[in-house]
Amino acid sequence: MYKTCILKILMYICPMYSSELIKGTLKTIVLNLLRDKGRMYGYEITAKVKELTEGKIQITEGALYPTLHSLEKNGELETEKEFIGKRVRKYYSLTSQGQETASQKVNELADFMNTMKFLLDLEPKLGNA
Amino acid sequence: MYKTCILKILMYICPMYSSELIKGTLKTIVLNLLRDKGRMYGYEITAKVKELTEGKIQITEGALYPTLHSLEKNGELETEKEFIGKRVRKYYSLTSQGQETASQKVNELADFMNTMKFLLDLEPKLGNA
DNA sequence: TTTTATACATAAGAAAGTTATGTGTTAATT
DNA sequence: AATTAACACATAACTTTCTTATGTATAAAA
Repeated sequence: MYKTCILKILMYICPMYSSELIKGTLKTIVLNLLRDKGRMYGYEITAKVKELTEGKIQITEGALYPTLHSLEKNGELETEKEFIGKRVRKYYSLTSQGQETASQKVNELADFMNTMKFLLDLEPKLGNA
Repeated sequence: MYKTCILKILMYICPMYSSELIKGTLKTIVLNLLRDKGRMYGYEITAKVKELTEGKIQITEGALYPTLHSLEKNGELETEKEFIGKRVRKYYSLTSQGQETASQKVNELADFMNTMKFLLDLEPKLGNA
């Protein structure tokens, strides 16, 4: 199979961010999307993120599903199953706790990105006066 | 000892970013600082980052030193030892390869942050037209 | 009919941190 | 004078969080 080779070519044409960068932002991305869309199922989340970022951020299923499960276990998300024909879909939505966490996480990330921009000299000044 | 308690109070007064966020940006921070300052030693790097970010980003030594060693091993950094009295300092500076890597990493992070801002609806539009 | 897309799940391994510990010097405090 | 804090390095055990690989199964397309 030429899968490996094809993937390399694709990566050259359509570069993705190195995975370290995505680490730590996954929960925030998921919570924010769910806040925006109301309810989504796992596969839909991966597709939406890929679409919105033009393929630059691709959430793998091995990363997404454990994250969803842990968020649910932690009381941030609740689920309902739906059958499309014989195929199961698991829809996730935010609990009220999840709403709060989503806001917190997004604010923290926004703040962090401002700090990073300042630290990396990407902005002339830290507009703080 | 009241260390734990004091730390909690400090965290409340002066909040730090959750560690997941810092993960993946450490190399970029270090490379960019060294590009800016020419040469620095480890302890100085932690102090400078803390100062520039008003305590919001605090690089631990357990994270920094392994990172410096791996960057050196990888040919991005070179070192010279200096003695201040009887105390050793290890100064790090970028190799020419390190210069290139620094630029790449900073560009990638800047790009990533733009994408994230768009994804999290923090900007009205992705100015792309 | 075989591949691709949809849709879930989990397990082994790697990466990159945290936390804890260790060594030793120098300055400040009590 | 003695102890604590700051300086300055290093490493090792552990945790978290992802990647990669694998597994199951349905539906649509080639």
